[in-house]
Amino acid sequence: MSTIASAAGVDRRTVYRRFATREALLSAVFMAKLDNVDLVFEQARLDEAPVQVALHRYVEGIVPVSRQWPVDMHRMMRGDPTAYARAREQSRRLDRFVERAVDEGLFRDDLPVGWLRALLDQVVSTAAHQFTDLAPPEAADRVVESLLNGIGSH
Amino acid sequence: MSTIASAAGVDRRTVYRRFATREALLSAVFMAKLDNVDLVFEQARLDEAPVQVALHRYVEGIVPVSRQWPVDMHRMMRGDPTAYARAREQSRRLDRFVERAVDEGLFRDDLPVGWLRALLDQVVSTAAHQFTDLAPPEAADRVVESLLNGIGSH
DNA sequence: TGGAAGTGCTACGTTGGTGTGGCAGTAAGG
DNA sequence: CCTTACTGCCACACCAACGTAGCACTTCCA
Repeated sequence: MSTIASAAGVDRRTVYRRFATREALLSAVFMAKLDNVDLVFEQARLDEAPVQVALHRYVEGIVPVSRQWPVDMHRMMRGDPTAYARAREQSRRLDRFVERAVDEGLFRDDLPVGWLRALLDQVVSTAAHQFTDLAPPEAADRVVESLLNGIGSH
Repeated sequence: MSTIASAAGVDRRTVYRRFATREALLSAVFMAKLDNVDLVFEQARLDEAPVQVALHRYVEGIVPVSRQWPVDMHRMMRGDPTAYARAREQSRRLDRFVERAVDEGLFRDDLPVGWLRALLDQVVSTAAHQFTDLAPPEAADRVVESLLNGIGSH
């Protein structure tokens, strides 16, 4: 709480005036991230846009959200069951999108959907956190292209 | 230290007899992992085997090591500079392998080496930790094939 | 049988983080 | 000018975890 207050440039007392407990503050952060993820889903039109377009828009939208809210999902799981349930629902929504991408021929159908989904998450996370100089549109270009085509020399 | 002792089935006092401090215990874990990573590098003959073969052997070897020593690199960086320096040297060695893979035409040469390397790490981590029912040889098959060919429908 | 080595149990001191209360100071508005 | 709202500062209580000391007990070996 000291570190958070310092980073925010205020006194610990002020933080405690806004958030009764440390858990309450964490919950607020979790919810803020979840709200922003929902926005990205809507903007990407995950359920109805053509999958190639939706994929790119999703990645372009989620990279800045990930950067701004680098939340530890394990911590959310332990500390805030409500937020975690919501996160799991968002995850299922993304799974359905991946399934749609397979059905529509964008993703391969010879690998488990769980694997496709996990790779999507990991490549996005890599672009978001390890290549912070990539602007979201460039990051999306690279993520989508690498994911679809691989890094092998063809 | 209580949790570690319980998990090991011994008293905290016993753990303190073996390791003077919690930091010392963590260092021992870090070193054990690094030792095992070195072994994998040797077994994979990273620097001299044909890159396709070395890649597969590397992934097959590193998956179980990753599973057995799920060490947080940020924590190692903060807590044990010696181990961290050694980890960075191992990382550079892997970078050189990726460069060799590009030179020998296995990996694409139109993406930064850092990106190729980051994807390798992430896909390996995914297989190791999120698909724990995959045996190392199967995990290696899937990791290498997905990395090289991507998940797009061709 | 006694000594050495090791373990488990318990109580304790220290440290750092969470959370709280109260007061002085500042700014804004009526 | 007074009131309200807010902030920063400081001291404090509590608690969890780290690390320690000492003792009883067990096992093994000479």
